[in-house]
Amino acid sequence: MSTSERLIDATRELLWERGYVGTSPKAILERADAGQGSMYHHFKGKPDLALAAIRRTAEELLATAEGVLDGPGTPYERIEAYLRRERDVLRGCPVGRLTMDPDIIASDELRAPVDETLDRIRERIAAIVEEGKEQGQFAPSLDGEEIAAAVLATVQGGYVLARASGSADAFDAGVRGLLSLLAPDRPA
Amino acid sequence: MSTSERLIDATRELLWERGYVGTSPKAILERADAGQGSMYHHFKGKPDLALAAIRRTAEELLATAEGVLDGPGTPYERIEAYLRRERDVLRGCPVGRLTMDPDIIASDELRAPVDETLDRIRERIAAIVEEGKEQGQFAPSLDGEEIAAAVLATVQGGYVLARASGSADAFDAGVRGLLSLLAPDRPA
DNA sequence: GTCTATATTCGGATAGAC
DNA sequence: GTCTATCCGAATATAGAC
Repeated sequence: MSTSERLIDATRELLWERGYVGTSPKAILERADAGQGSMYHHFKGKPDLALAAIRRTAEELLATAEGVLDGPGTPYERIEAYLRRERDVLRGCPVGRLTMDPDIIASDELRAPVDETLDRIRERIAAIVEEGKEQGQFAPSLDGEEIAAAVLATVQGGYVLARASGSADAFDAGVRGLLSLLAPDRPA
Repeated sequence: MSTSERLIDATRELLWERGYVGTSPKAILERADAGQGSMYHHFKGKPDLALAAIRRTAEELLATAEGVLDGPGTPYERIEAYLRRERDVLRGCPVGRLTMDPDIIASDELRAPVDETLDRIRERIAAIVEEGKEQGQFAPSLDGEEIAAAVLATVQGGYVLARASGSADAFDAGVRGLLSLLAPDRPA
């Protein structure tokens, strides 16, 4: 793998583990087994390298999410598959966690890929909910955009609860709670 | 206000804005208008001061949440009041954001107040859901603990979505989505 | 492209005077 | 209790040799 790729990969890992403010160029260089010269040759500096890393992570996450959401099954089943897909719950969301980073939020450039990724997943879920309404699987009174926001928020918030307690249980409980409310055959 | 109180308050603000790794003793001292000597006289160091600050913030948040949850109204109305209560959405949750801080998660002592606060709110909501089930307002099939986790996760995740997009809209959408699913008079 | 050397400021803390 | 002085390593970079 090229030095530049190793730098991006190391940065992706560290951004996930420690966030932007918690990640130093030195730590990146150590993990990538590269020298300072390489880093400043390939990238303008920490923000530039972080941008490349965030874009890569965002692309991958979007592809994974769309892969599940566009899979087989009824609208409810596809949303369930998204909520229940395998996750490294205690590590948190590699994209969502960036929203707690003040330097990311302060930079439109760094925030953009985060915003765009979550937004696209939300749109995709919203469309699936609308589909389910047409098929009579979901109540016509439900709003696709709102349900999509609730689904995404449950996932993102599930990570928070799980990390607070040190266990994935809270994430799973939240998902089961939301699914029990969303289930087409839910008893009134 | 005493120097020690000013140090705690400054630390609370900075932990909310920048997290633990993003908060330096120097920044705390500047905001508290105190000297280094004062800080190391009153506290053992950064972790000790942060612990005092986190405990204070956690207590306040718990009191606020319980105040709303124990207010008047039906179980549904009290959960709605909790979800809709005024929040500084774009600033994020002063307690929940700490879960994205690697140094907080790595320390059982610093994580404890975060875990305990979220857990107590969850328990309180779970009890209210059970109450609603007894009164026939919620379906008997719902699990109090799971619904409580979903409610808390929607709030915590709502902060994430809002900060990603730079607007409180996504938070409100998620809350409306969850409430539309939870509403007692929800059309099947 | 990569290396080493150097610079500047910050992070986190200790020592000792007042 | 608070202040100043000081310490040492890390953070973020630039310069210039190879």
